[in-house]
Amino acid sequence: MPELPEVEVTRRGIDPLVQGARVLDVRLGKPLRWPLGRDPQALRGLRLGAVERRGKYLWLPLQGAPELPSQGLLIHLGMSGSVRVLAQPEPPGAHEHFQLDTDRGSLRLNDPRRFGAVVWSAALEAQPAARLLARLGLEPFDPALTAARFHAALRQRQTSIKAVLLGGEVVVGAGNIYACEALFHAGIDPRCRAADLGTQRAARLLQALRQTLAQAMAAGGSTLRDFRDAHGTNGRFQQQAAVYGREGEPCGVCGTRLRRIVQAQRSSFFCPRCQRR
DNA sequence: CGGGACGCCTGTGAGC
DNA sequence: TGCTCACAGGCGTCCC
Repeated sequence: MPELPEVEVTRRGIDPLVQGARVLDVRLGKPLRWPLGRDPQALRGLRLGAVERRGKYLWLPLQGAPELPSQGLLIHLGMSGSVRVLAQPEPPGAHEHFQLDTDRGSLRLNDPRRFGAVVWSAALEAQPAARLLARLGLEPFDPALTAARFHAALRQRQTSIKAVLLGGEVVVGAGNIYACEALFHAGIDPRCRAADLGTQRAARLLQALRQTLAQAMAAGGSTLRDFRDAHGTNGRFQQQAAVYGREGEPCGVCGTRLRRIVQAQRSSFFCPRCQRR
């Protein structure tokens, strides 16, 4: 579920309440994808810093332990995770598997499928966080990601452009929804080999990706089922999706019936007329 | 090494 | 109505 826009919407939502808060208690529910990696009680008394994001990961710095000045929690929302800030105490639901109680309110992770994770790390650059982040590509809005650099990276890849976008080793942030949408807006068939894209089409794809992600963030992300922002509100981007989940519907540009194919066990939605190989 | 399939886990909706 | 099955936003690991 949560792709970069949803994670960034979450980051912005929780940051004002989290930043500067002191941890009073940590509560764990059912196991997530990976263990926390530390006695949760050891986090008591530490102070939370400004929330950061890397790809689809959130990083909550924890300050106050002199021997570990840069430690923190790396959070991934998996397929069905969302993080909420609780203004008032609420009884935990069935899928709430991590809760951080602070002097300014509680932070709670809801994740029915439990593909998400909360991992303690000595630093963002230290294990175990570094290992999880090691293969990530550039941030989509990083100015260092020029059209030329993007094109050069694509030329190295022999697989489909859709798989490259999903892989996140060239550029992070796109999951299935936004990869489909960006390819539609760039007029590129998802089956097109990444290495075959020319300079112009690569530049157009990068621009389409940025625009798609920016519009999704402005709409509060996409809520297909589970995603909620820090205050429990649904995203609205799914209503403006041009192709995702619209198999059989007419293309909004040319009227051709939109198609769905499967690539790497994932659905790809596209317009067979507007998107060329 | 790159590329692709698998599996983690639960919920939902379609079809019978 | 109730059951079974396919499928769902991610990604680390394994195998070829």
